[in-house]
Amino acid sequence: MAKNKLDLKQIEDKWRKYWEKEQIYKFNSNSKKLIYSIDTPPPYASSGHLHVGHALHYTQFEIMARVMRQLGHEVYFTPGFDDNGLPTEKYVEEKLGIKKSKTSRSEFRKLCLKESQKVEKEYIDSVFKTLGHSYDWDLLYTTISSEAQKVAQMSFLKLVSKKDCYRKEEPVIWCPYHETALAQAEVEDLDRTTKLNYIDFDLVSSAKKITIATTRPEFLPACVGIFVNPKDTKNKNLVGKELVVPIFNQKVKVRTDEKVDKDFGTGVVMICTFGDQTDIEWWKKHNLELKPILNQDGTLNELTGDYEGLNVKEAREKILNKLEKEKRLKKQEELQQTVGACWRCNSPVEYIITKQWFVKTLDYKKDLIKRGREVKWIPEFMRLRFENWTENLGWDWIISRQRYYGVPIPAWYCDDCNKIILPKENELPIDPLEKEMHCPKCKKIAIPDSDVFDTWMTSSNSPEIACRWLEKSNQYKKIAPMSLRAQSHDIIRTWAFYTILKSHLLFNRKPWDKVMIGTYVLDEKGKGMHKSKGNSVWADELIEKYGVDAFRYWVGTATMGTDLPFKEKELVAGKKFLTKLWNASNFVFMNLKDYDGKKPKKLEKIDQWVLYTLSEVVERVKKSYLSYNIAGAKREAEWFFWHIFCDNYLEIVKKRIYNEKGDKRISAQYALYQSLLAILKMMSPITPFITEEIYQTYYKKNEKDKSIHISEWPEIKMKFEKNINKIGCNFIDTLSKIRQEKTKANKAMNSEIILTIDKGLFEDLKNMLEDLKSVSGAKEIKQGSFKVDFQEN
RNA sequence: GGUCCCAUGGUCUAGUGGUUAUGACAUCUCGUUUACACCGAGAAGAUCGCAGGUUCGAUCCCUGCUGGGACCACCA
Repeated sequence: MAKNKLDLKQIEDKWRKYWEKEQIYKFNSNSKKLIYSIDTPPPYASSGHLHVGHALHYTQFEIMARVMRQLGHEVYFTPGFDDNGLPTEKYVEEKLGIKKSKTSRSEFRKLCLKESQKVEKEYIDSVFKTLGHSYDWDLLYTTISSEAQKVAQMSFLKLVSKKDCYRKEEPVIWCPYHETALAQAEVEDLDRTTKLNYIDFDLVSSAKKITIATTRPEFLPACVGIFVNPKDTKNKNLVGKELVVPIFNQKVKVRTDEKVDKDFGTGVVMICTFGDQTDIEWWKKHNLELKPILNQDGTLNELTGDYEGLNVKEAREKILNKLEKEKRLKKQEELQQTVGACWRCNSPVEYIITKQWFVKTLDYKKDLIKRGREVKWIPEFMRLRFENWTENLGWDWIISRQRYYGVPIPAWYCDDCNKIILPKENELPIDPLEKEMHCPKCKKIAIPDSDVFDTWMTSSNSPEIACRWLEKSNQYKKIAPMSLRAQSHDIIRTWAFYTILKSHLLFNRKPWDKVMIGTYVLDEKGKGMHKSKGNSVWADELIEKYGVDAFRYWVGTATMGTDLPFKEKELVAGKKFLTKLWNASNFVFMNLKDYDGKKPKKLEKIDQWVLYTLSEVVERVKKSYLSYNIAGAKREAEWFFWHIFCDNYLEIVKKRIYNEKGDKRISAQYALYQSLLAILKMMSPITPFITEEIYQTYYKKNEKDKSIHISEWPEIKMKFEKNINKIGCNFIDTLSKIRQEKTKANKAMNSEIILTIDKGLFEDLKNMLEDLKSVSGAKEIKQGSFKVDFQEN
């Protein structure tokens, strides 16, 4: 028999093109089917290698899109790119060697747009299409598109009019490297060792010195308050007295606050504007003076005298030197410290007072938790992450960023009248820098806002952008709330949180029915993959080596919300599966050449049994898929394919199909045809290429669908005899016992035997004795206690 | 400090209030040429993390502990 070699590359290429040409995955808005819509995470397009983690994550919910399509839904599945915000800016600055501060905003934005479009095009081909993702490409969106900008600006106007969005001068978290405000969610912990410095302050009224411990001596010029714990007997006498700040000589009164830890340092703490979050809290609570000493780039300002222009680190050193000379630096201790850092550049954040826009969150904590409970979380425990975060929020959401590439904040300000001027809804999207606006009251030219929105301001409306809220409002109404949000757990506090917030404030409902938290990939040792650690694994290399379907097979082993250590072995297993499926299919169709798809008049018992088992498996697989248990579905389907279908059933019917004619042959052909088709369909969401190849090559002529991926979920429509399962299992058990005997006797599986079986069993297997003989090599079957006799030759 | 997740043969993993506790990889033995050596059959290998409790009965439910991971808070 001529070998039909499996050529994965050629298969992948062929069907990728076919799907696109035939628009297999196109969304039909006129369809009568139930819509299943997926709110997909728009990636930052970046060229270069594709990380396995990302490839897995994106493929995981893509499998669900295929499952839902097969289960009879009209699937609304949009690709998108998040090309708005800091990463793009940085990419452009680095790639083109320019500085945003030396380029005009509109010029810079044009460059960003051009660069991101280029990268996105590459990304679509090299990632999405390579992985066989079944998006409707006509639905592609980008977060910097004018439609997305319009959505973000519209949401802003609506929130402002509801008073859920306000502008205020506030101390905000600040990244001195990016020179922008940051949201609480953009801050990550940074562990480091620092020095705790014990510094002597003079008392105004006496010659006594008071020692205060601080990690940030550079903030001495900003010292506006000194606190002790009211229960601290040792420092009690200080309360109400005034201290002189070394070097800078301002006089500061000592007050009390319960939150002072009397055992830390000397039990005396200085408050500066602003060294950390406690400073802000106490500054507000005790109504202290404001002495901001930091510029936006993290250098010290004119209030620091000699230290003006130095950065924080330089100033710290210089001030410590001076204190040392003045003999005020009593001692220094090593201190393990965790500080907030910008999640993008890892610079420790500072706190600066500026005018910013905020969206209210603190007032809505309870409502948001309620909304979160209307959504089904997969897995369920991920909801707690959301609730935990929501309960612990300490700030309203700051949405303005001092960057260039992003959605402009559509507002102008009149300083004289202290008025905020907003555009009309029909003027959106708008860049206030490009439109002259006059104050409606004093007619003076208003100052345009030069800030942009936090990227989450746009992303939090991904359902609105994906479903075309403003462009196709009928379609939007039909789809929203969406069926599923797919994302990873690290952005529950941002993407999931802000989306629920926006949906609550704008539409007073949940944004989607379900949130599916995908799998997070670790390296073989169970540690997170990081570029800096050098333990990253690249999906493109694996695909080159094993093929896309084998890669997706590995994706199919992942459990939602659980970490998955990467195991190359799984890809080997995947490739083995593909080969096995390929070979089994070739065998089946070799023997189906004269078969026309008809049902036989009578089904042989063992054929009935295999179909019965299949019908059970099909139901279980469907159930697993519907509960987002892809790994479970795969396991079931594979178990049937490998162990029931290949190892047993094919062996059993082999000889019958070689030698018999008429109904006995047709019966086997029917069972083979149906079983394999169901196997292909069950596996098609996970391994779409090979299943399509086999479907197109063999089934297409009898089946109506032009792709297996838009065919219906398999259904075994027939009545089974009551005890068919019992009889079938008896058959398999007996076969297994015979094989055991053969192995014990070191005989070949096809060696001939005389078989003796129990009378009862003999009765049960009455109608299957021919099949039993052919598979076991029995020349004769006798009744009696179980025995296998080998024929001497 | 708070919350959550995980713990099953050498490795990974399924699963259940009563099972000879699933499967894969690895190991060992045997076999095979009319689908497949990217194969088949079989064997060995697990006190189901530790200690209590509930129960007639617990790997499974509860409590505590240990170890691993995550999220958050504090951090002068």
